[in-house]
Amino acid sequence: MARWDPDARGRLLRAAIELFAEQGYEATTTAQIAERAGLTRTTLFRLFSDKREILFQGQGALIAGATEAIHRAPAGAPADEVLTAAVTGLADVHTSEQRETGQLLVPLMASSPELQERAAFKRDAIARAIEHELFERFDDRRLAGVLADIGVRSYYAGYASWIASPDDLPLTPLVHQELAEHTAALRHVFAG
Amino acid sequence: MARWDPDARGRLLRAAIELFAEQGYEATTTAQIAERAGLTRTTLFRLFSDKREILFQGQGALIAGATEAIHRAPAGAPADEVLTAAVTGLADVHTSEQRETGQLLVPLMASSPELQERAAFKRDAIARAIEHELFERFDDRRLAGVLADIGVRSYYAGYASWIASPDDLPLTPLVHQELAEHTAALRHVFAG
DNA sequence: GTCTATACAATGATAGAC
DNA sequence: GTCTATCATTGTATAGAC
Repeated sequence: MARWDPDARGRLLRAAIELFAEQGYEATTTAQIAERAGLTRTTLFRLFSDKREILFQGQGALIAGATEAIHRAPAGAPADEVLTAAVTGLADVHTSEQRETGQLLVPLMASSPELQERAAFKRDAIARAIEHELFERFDDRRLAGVLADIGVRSYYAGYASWIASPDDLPLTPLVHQELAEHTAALRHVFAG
Repeated sequence: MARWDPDARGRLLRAAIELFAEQGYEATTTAQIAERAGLTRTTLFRLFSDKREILFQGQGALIAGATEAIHRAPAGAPADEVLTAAVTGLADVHTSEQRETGQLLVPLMASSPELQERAAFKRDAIARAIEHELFERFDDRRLAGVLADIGVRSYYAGYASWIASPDDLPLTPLVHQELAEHTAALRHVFAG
C-alpha cells in the first residue's frame, strides 16, 4: 500500500493527529501510528527522526522562507524593513489548508510537555536562523538578536490569531499587524 | 553510602559531567552515572525526571529569582526599571562557584541536540515567567513579551561572557551592560 | 523517609531479506 | 524503499530493605 501512495509523511501526520486526539500523545505508540498509516514502525523512523517530529514537519520550510526573504531584501534597506521582509517570508510559507491542521495541534501541544519542548526548540531554531541573517547584514550581534526575537514573536502571535479566527483570513497582514504593535510597544518604552 | 552524603544531586551532576566529557552524552548510560555517584539507577530517576535534567538542576531558582525581583520592584516603576530588576534577579541567583560548572557545560551542550532542546525549553520557561509577571504589572501582552525577550537575551549574553572570561568577574554588571547595549541597539532602530 | 531490586512497556537503532 | 527481527536504553511502576 505504501508504494502506491507517495504521501507517506502526510499519512503519518494525519494518523498521528487522529490517534493523539483519541488516546492522548503518550498513550499512543509509534506502532499504532505506523499501522494506521499503512506502514511499519521501521518506515516511520526512517521518515522521521522521532515520534514528535511527525507533528513538526514543515518547520524547515519556515527557516528557508525567512532567510530567503531576508536575502531578497534590497541592499542598504533599513533594519525594520528587513525585519518586515523576514516575517513576511515566514507567513508566506503557510497555505490556508494548514490552518485546520494548526487548529488540531493547539490542544495537543497544550497536553504534552514533550511536545512543548520540541516546539520551543523549533521556535529557537527559527530565531537563530533569522538572527544569523540579520547579523550578516548589519554586523551587530545584539541588534540581530533582539530583532529576531521581535520578528519571531510577531509571527507566532499572528499565527495564533490566524488559527483562532473562525474566518479564513490571510496570515500575512495579521503578522504585519502584530509586528507593528510590538514595535509600537517598544517605541513607547524606549523613545517615549 | 548515600545516606551519609546528603548531596546526591550534586554527586550525580559531577558524575554526569565527568562521564559525558569522557564518553559523550549519548554513549553514557544512566546506569553508569548512577554507579559513579554511588547510587542506583532507580534513585537517579527518583531525583531527576530524566537524564537531561541532571545537568539543568537549578533552573527553577532562576525563575524564582526573576519573578521575586519583579515583585519587589516599587509600584509604579517604569517598564525599563522593572526589566532591570528582573535581569538582576536572574544574575543574582548565580554564585561564583557555578562559573566552573558552566564552563564545563558549554562544550557538552554544543555536542548534543538533545541537550540543546532542553536548554531552549528552559530558556523559554524563564521568558514565559518574566512575561507573565510583566503582563500582570503593565497589562500589555505585547510589551510584556518583547521586554521578556530582551531581558532573557541580555541575561544569557551576560552569562556567556561571565563563563568565557578567564577572570572571576561579578555577573550582575555584565548582564546590566548587555541589557544597556541591547536597548541601545533597539533605540537606534526605532527611535533614531 | 531515603534508597534499592526487579520487572516492564516503549523508543529508537541496526542488520539483513525482498 | 519497505519489511522482519532483534537489541540496548530510557523511564515507569511496584515491591521491599535500611
